Amino acid sequence: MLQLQLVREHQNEIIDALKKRNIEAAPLVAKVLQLDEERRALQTKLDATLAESNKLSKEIGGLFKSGKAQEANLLKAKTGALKEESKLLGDDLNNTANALQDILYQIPNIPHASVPAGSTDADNEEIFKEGDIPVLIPGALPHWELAKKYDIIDFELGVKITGAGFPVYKGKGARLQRALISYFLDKNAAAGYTEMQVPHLVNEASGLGTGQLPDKEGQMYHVGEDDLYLIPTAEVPVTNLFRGEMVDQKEFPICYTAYTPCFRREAGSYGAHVRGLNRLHQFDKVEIVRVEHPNNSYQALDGMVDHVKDILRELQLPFRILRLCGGDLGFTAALTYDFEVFSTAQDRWLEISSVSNFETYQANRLKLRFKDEQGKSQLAHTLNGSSLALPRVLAGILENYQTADGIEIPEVLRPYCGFDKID
RNA sequence: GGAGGAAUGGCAGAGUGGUCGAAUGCGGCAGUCUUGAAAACUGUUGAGGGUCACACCUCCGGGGGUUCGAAUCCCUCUUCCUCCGCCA
Repeated sequence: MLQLQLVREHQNEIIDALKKRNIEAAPLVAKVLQLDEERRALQTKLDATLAESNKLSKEIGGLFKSGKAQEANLLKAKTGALKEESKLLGDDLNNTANALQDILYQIPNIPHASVPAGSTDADNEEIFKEGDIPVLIPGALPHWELAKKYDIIDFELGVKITGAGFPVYKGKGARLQRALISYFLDKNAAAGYTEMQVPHLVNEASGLGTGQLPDKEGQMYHVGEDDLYLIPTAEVPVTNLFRGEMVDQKEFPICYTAYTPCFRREAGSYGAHVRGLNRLHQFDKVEIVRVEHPNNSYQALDGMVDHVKDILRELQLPFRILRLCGGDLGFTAALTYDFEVFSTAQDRWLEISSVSNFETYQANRLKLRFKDEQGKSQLAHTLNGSSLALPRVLAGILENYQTADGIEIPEVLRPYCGFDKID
């Protein structure tokens, strides 16, 4: 959520910047300013009424003490009217404040200056590319065929147990997946991220804190009976650890990592691009989350990008980094870098990580603050990134490492797997 | 599941109807002392709204109520703690 003060002071810059998202924000911003003005007018009125009533109450107290009960009772009659008035004003104020918040919830984060204009993923800007695209054996297979051939992932079995998008990993497939999780967590820990285990269901306040709610309810599985949501990413529980917190700026940088399964309803997806592991309702992911001083957050973002790069280098997967254009940028992010691995057998790039700086957008909802040098409380910056999402990394490994007599395991994963080939 | 107790500022912890936005301690900040640091001492220090700045208003877990007046009394919800029972 944007800070109200920012909207008040920089409305034109905001409207301009949001054009990069292809959003005509002028009506929303105008509405915000109008409601804000109404709110302040009501607040002033209410404050005056309450001040008057407070003053009378004090007088009454004094009169009772000095035994002038009659005079006191006269004043009492006055306060009744004030009370009624303040009740009405309070209701109006609440309604206006709620309406204002509803509008603010509809305005996405302001894109960073470096975000390119554009409307679809075709407009994303490739800023880095590394790794050789392997030449595959004749008759190379996509991962869903390989999964069947080596009996390591069973999609039909998942359909029986749950439904489409819930695969069952078997034998070496399961082991490879667990190896990846351990490897990612170890890499993150070595880079200074503290490992956390967090709940996989969150309450409504957490969903609001990181921006999944309101509006994107449909993306999350909801457990109606207990009013809880299955997490779509560890970002939600991990970032919400800081909801309502006042952190000491000496604690910066705050770096956490967590492995969780992720649950996404992904309504409306279909077609060849969602085959196999490409798009699932349940998948595993190791996430990194940082809370930073505003002065350092972009440096931190670069550090996170370098960290993910490092992992992909070790896995020896060809990858590229995209700077997302305004149209493809997530609602709450100011700047996002997507990592994509080239899947040779599918002949396409697969998104395997997304690293973002949210600046104060999440922190404003979370009320995540720190005390600056002057002792004033300030909103912190939050960042997160996948490090990494499992299924497409798995797909990339299976497809790029296939040979005539089996799938090689990347060197770095062998100690974790306990085997060096799937055959 | 049963029976009790509790929720106050960054933290700990007083406060049972007006003089309480709230004692005290710790922490933070500024200063004195010191070559520097620590210790000690002095001052300062809750959050949000509002204002050019003041004034002023709101906030003592959430919501509602009683009262001229609520951190304080009542109802309700949530959470935590203790004891008992059950249990991976």
